[in-house]
Amino acid sequence: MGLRERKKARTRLAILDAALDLFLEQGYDSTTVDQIAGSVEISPRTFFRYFTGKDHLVLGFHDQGVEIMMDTLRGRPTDEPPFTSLSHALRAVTRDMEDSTPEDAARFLKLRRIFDDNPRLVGLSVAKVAETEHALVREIAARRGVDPDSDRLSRLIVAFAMSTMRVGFECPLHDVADLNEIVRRMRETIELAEGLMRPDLNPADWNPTDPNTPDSNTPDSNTAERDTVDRDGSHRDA
Amino acid sequence: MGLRERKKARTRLAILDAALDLFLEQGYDSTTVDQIAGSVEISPRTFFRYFTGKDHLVLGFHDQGVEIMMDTLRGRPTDEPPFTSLSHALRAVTRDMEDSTPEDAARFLKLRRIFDDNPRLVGLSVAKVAETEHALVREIAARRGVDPDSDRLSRLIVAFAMSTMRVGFECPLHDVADLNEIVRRMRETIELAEGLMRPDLNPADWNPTDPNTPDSNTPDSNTAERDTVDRDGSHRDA
DNA sequence: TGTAATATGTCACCGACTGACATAGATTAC
DNA sequence: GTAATCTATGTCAGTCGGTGACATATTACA
Repeated sequence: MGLRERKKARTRLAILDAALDLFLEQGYDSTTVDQIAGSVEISPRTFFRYFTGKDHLVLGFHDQGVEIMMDTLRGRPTDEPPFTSLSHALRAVTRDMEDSTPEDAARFLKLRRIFDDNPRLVGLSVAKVAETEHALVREIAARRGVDPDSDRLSRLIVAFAMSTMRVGFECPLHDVADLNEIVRRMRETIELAEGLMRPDLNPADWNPTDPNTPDSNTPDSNTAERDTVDRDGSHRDA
Repeated sequence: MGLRERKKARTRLAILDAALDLFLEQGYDSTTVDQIAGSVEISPRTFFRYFTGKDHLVLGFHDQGVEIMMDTLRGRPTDEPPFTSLSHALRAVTRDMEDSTPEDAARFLKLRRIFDDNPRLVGLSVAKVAETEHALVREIAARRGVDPDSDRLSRLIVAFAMSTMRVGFECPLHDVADLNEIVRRMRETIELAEGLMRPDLNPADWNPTDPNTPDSNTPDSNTAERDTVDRDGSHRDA
């Protein structure tokens, strides 16, 4: 990696850290791009060459998450119920959080506190999620052998999974400075979501136009499999 | 209603209609507030006294929807499973759409086409949903007798319900100019979502810390009840 | 060292949005 | 009907986020 690349990476992080600190000190809305640029001795114009906008500073983490989910998804067996695959993908994200460097962990905690102070950011966050969701829908639809554009079941399942992640993230904490607690909460939320879904239902062979079909599903050994899945939080599958 | 009120209502609708038409003609982003204001002979400053911003024009419908959902929710029996209550609330919104005046129906169809052309608006829409969601969470949590802030199950269920609505709204149509088809799609999506959830599970008596509890639930007569619920789309309960 | 690639800064600009103030119109009291 | 009041609107100036264009400084490579 050349000098150029390294310097770029360094200033990028400098901007990010300066911004997060400013957001914590004086709030997201009250902090201007000029301030951020000024505090890292950078022209405001340059700021926009590193980040597409102020939101990018605070929403950038999400791209990484989706990437991890996509990788995990591709590694899961095709005959697995879609929501189970997505649960694994979500857990992979939490594992990545655990394995992050101390610097990234600190950034994440700051981010979390910033989100707490600015509910509007949660909205922005889900907006970004909704726009990125399509990649996941395509993947899920492909596994189920259906058309990603017209199939609503795939969209629903993905939307549920992403909602789960959001609820897990924004849920109130006792100690906001503990990354492990955040991770634990997220995993609990994922389990909660799994508990809400029909465990015996593989939507691949469910025909919504005929309401009787799902009832014929047998609550077979899937339950046992789900239990083992629930407990292997430390297992890597990506 | 005095002359003042009437005039205000009239200009408000004039602004809205002019804006929707402009959005359709030249796109949402390419349309400026000055243009909208100009086309209704209004000062740009006045525009912002009627609408909080450009998004308000396109996201305003949502407030009405949440209001209907809240009213419906309050009319549902307390012992009903939360997602069932929310399904009814969602259906109430679709019924309201059906019963809307021809003018409102036309506006809604325009809106739908605008959303199709500008995927970013879908993001903005869910952002607004996420910010409004809290009222619904509080209602659901109150019915379940739990703390709205700490209880994740209530949040999850509400998030799922709102996701359902979004998926139903944005799903591709054969005829974008037919409000009935949109309504039909939404109801199908609601049914789909209901099929994804455990029908026999009332989360009120499910303890997530003990994974064995939900398995002990019996798939009893609830299933039958759900079927009748699925078909009374034309029944008013608000 | 010289040259091409690229990162940065400067400047001018647009569009969304807001506060302050003046004015024109509608409402009410008398 | 007129005066006094309330409020809706317009004007103006200004802030902030964001972008294109162009010049310049820095790095990479031969």
